[in-house]
This record gives sequence, C-alpha cells and structure tokens, in this order.
Amino acid sequence: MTVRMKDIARDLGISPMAVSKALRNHKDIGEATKARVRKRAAELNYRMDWVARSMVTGRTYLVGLVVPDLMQSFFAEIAAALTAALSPAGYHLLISHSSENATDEAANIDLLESRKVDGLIIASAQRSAKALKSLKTPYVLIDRRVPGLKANYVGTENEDIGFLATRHLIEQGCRRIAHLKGPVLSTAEGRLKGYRRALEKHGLKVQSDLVLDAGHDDASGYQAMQRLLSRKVRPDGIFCFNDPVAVGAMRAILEAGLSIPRDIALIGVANMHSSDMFRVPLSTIDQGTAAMGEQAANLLLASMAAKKPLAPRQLILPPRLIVRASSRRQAAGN
Amino acid sequence: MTVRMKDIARDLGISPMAVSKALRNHKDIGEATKARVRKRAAELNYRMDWVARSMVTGRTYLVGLVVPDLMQSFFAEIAAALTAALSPAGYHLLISHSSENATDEAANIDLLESRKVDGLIIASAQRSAKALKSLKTPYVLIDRRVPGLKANYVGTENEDIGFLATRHLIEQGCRRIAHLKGPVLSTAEGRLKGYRRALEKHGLKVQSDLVLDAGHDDASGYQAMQRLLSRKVRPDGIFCFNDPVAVGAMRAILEAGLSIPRDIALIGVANMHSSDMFRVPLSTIDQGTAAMGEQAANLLLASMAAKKPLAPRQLILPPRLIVRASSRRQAAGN
DNA sequence: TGCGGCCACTATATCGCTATACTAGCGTTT
DNA sequence: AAACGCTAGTATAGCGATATAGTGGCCGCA
Repeated sequence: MTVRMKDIARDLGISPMAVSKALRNHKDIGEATKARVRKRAAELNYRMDWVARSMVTGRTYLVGLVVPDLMQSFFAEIAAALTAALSPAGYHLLISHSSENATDEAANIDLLESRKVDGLIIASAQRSAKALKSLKTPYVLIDRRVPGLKANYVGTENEDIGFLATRHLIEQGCRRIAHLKGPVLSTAEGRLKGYRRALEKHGLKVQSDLVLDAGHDDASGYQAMQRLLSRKVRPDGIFCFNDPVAVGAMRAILEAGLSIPRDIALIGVANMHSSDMFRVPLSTIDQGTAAMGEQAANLLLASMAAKKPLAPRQLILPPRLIVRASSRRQAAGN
Repeated sequence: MTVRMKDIARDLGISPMAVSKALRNHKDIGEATKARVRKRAAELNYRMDWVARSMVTGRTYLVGLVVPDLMQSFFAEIAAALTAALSPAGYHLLISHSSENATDEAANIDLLESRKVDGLIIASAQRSAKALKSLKTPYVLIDRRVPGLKANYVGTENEDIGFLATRHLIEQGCRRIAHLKGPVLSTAEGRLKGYRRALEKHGLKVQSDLVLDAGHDDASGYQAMQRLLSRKVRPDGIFCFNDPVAVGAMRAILEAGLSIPRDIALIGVANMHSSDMFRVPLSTIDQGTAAMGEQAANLLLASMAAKKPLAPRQLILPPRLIVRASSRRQAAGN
C-alpha cells in the first residue's frame, strides 16, 4: 500500500538501514548510493512516516499552542506569527483552547504532552504555578504571566501599558478616569497597577468605584460601560482593558448620545486590526503582537534545541502608545 | 523515566496486554482488574503515549488545517470553530498556511499527510484539481472550491453573495456600481458573476472598467479605490470582495472628502467582527463563518469514521445581507 | 605478510503500544 | 463423560523507523 523504506531497500538490493541513512544524508553512505536511493524514493513517491520516526527519535516536531480563545484577534495573530516562525524549522503547531478555564487548560496541556509535543506555548488561564511547574516539556508563557512561576515568558509590561494609557488621558485633560478592568490575571492586574500609578503620580485620587470588571470582550465592555453611565457623575476618560472592551464601551457611549472624545475620551489596548476605521478611530496601546509571537517561537526553539533545560528567560517588549481620535482632546497637531 | 503500560503490568503482576485492554475498557478484562489498573495508573500518573498508539492503530486523531493566512479574521474564525467542533471527538488541529501559494500549499499537504493526519480541512489556493485529486486522506474543502474537483465542500454560494450585494446597491439607487474583485479563485469569480447577473437583471450595463482587481486585504483595497477615484467619472456604489478590502476602500473614499453612503455606497463580505463600529458602519454579506467551520468538522468526522470513502457531499450555506449605514441611502426605517 | 584504519555498508534490537491468536479453568449441555 | 462455550486473561508478532554495534574489503605502510 504505502511505500516504506524497506520497499526502496528491496528494489535496490540494499538494507533498509542504508536507505534510512541515505535519505538523512548521513555520511556513512556513498554518494552513488544516496543518488540511487533518492531517485527510487522519488519514483515511488516515498514519504517519511513521521509517526514511526517520532517513536524512535522521541521528537515529533510538534509544538502545542494553548490559548484561551482563538477568536480573539490578539491570539489569532499570535498563532499566525508562531506558525510563520516555526514552520521554517520544520515544526507544526497543534492548537487547543482553554476557554479561560484553568482546569480545561491543564487537561489540554496533559493531552498535548501525551501527544509528545516537543514544546508548548501557553497563554495561561492559571492563577497559580501548580499545574505548570511539573511540566517536563519545554514551554514559553506568552502574554500572561503565572504568579509564582519562574518560566520562559514573552510579553509586554502590563504596568507600563496601564501607565502609558492613563497618563495619556490625563495629558488630554481628563480628570475623572475610569478603568474597565479585565478578568483577574497578571495582565489585568498589571494594567490596573499602572493606571493607579499614573493617577497618583499626577495627583489624582484613585477611586475604587471607577474601576469596573468588564470581562474581555465587546459585549461585556458594553455592559460595564452602561453601568458606568447610569451613575450620577460621569467619568471623562476611560482606559479599557483591551480593544474589544473599548469597542463595546464606544457603542454604549455613542448610544447614550455622548461624544467621544469631547464628553468621554477612550483608549484601549492591543491595536486590533482596523481599529483606526472605527466610528471614532480608537486610540490604543500597541503590544507588538507579531513580534511577541516571533520572539516566543525563537525562545522555544532555543529551549527545544538545548540538551539540558536552559535558565528561564523573560522577554519584555515595550508597549507603544497610538493616539487616534478617541482620545485626542487637545487641538494638538496630527 | 516515563511510566509505561508494562510498569503498571509488572506492579500488578499481570500482562501488559491486560493493562492495555483494561485502560481501553475492553470487555475481555474483569471489572476488578480494570479497577486495579485504573487505580495504579492514576497513582503513577500514567499517560498514554499517543505516538506509539498511532503507530499501531494507524490513527493519529489529528486533523490538518490548511488556510492561506490565519491573520484574516475569517480563517481565524474558521480555525476556532473547527477546534471547538473537533476537540470533543478527541481530535486536535494541526495548522499550516499556504500564503495563497499553490505550490506551498501542496507541500504543506504532503507534509501533513506524512504526519498521518486522519483528515484535512483545506481552504485551497489551487487553481486545478491536480494536486488534490490524489489525496488518500479524507478531506473537506472549505470556502473555496477547486475547479474540476468533486470533493467534500462547505461554503457559501458566491454567486448569490455577489447578486445579493449588488442588487442591494441597485435598490439603494446606485447606478454606477463598481466591483473590487478578489484574487482569481472560485470565490472571486462567483462573486463577480453574481455582480454581473444582478446588473443585467436590472437593466444596467456591465462595464468591465468598473471591475478592478483589489487583492484581499485592507492595503490593496485602499489602492484599488484610489485608482478608481482618480478617474473622471466616479462610481456611486462599490461592492467589495470582502470586508478588509471594503475597509481600505472606506479609508480612500473618506480621505478624498467624499461621503459614504451619499456619494458612494459601500458593501463588503464576511461580517468581520466589529465592522458595525466602523467610521461608517459597514454593510456586508454574512457567510455564517462559524457554522461553516462546524459543518465542515461534522462532514470530516463522518468521512473519517467511514471504512470506505463516502460519496463527496457539498454543503452550501445561504448568505445573509446585513444592511448598515455604509449602503443605506433610502430614508427607510431602522 | 601483517596490521591498523577507513569506507560503505549490514544486523540486531528496540521505541510503546495493540491486533491476533491462543489457553486455562470452569460451568453447562446432551 | 465428552464436547462445547464462556470468561479472563496470556503470548507473540509486528507498526516503520533509527541507534548502536558490527563487518568485509581495500589501501597504505612497515
């Protein structure tokens, strides 16, 4: 049925081992024989059985990707960047999603390990190091840090994100700045911390009632913003956990008949594709998503190539403020 | 090092085969023994080696996904829907992208086959059936049909999409309707055909200079629109290949100081997430992306489960017009 | 002539699991 | 009592590749 090395070997009157070595261009085999093997392999349309090879070499050339939700364009972009960076090295990406559920995530990781992936890239929903610290497979955390876990990590400094965004709103003249906070994770906590630091640094009061849990998507951002608007006193600036939340907030604000940025200035995080084409073009903090994916891939490649586990490395990429109309209140140029 | 079945067997004084059967809940093994095996397996934290199992059973529980580009939210959404539908059945998705290149795509498919995936889902960049018709692995084409290939397929009727969009523009009073066409593929051809049919049916002239190649993304849509605007006579309606192209076109139109939809009405295809929050909320044709992914997954699951190849099935999902401000010229309600 | 060394292979033994075939022991049937 | 069938296992032989060790022939050198 399918062609095996032994078929080539029989045809050529040599041993299967010689075929195996020839195809891997091993130096034990003479050039003449290698040529014959390659020729016959091509004729028979031979294709390596990677499963069999994996069994004996212990390497699958598979990398598992665990994300909360591929639908979020941030993670889709990560996945794309990873594929691009890993495939030249012969790796394939195996995806699975955790739906923000730590237990599901752990089960997924287990499964991926039993599939013998050579490495893992994880945007983790874990709140503790427990499930991850026993991992034997090399891995890289991406975007989200896990408390108490010293591991390879690539991400942005979330506190800087919060600080940058909030300071920008302050500079635009906002004085009552609210924060639509994300789910409880290192990411959300860092951004909140940065938000607080910026307020304090500029002598503004940190009011806990101006921080609302807003989930991480469009719909929950909309709801949170509605709650905020129903109060007697309105905020004049909103720092949103991410762009989808900001889009939801935008919807709520515009529906309420208010103007962005005149009544309320708005800024998100992530630089979603096309967010410059929104009804009010959305200011945001760019995390360098593609670069993050690429760096994570490189870090993982290095870890997988090493014989002994390497010392974990942390790569922190600098966030970048992108000012668009949703937060531009000063008549400043451009 | 890692725990194997034979370790459990030795501990319990039974044969490895008995362990294998017990863990698969095979009826040959008594309940008492099964319980002992399961208990010991849990204690030792035993995990199946899927590579080894695959080698003997011939099934990997892997499904390969081949798309042109995961960055396009359409394909990301497909990937997400597929993962969601396949993982309950124990399948994992292996992704690879073709960058719209037929040769790369064929190479990727080859590689996935040599990894022994049980099935494939392909949004193909092929223009002919050649590369695909020799596939032995069950597969489902998604979104894009390959000319001359009778295979499993899930997608929308592209001609209907073109017709629906164009008719809508006509009904809104447009008389000079341009089409920003996508790359040459069944998809783009179908949409173009529908565009022509709608024009003819309403007694409008089909002018070939109103059909421009516009690629499939934001940037190329922008350029195509600029070319179109540089002409002496302006169109008053644009049917765009997809939403990203429409976003690019929108940018060009607004930059030119024109109004959407008053000067030019605009409609895209795909119902990109958040496209209702655009500067001018974008009318579009919804293809039911998530449903497409789900149906494709089900079709593939059925094909993989069958002993003998099943007769190929084609599932055509109906497109749905979504009217937003970018094309609403009549003072109609809502 | 003998011996070491190198070249170009061959031979064997797994990798961890499961398909297939076989068997001991016991109860039931005729 | 012999034959049969059932239960609950065991024994063997791979799946298709590669790691590791071994081997025959030839050359050069003393």
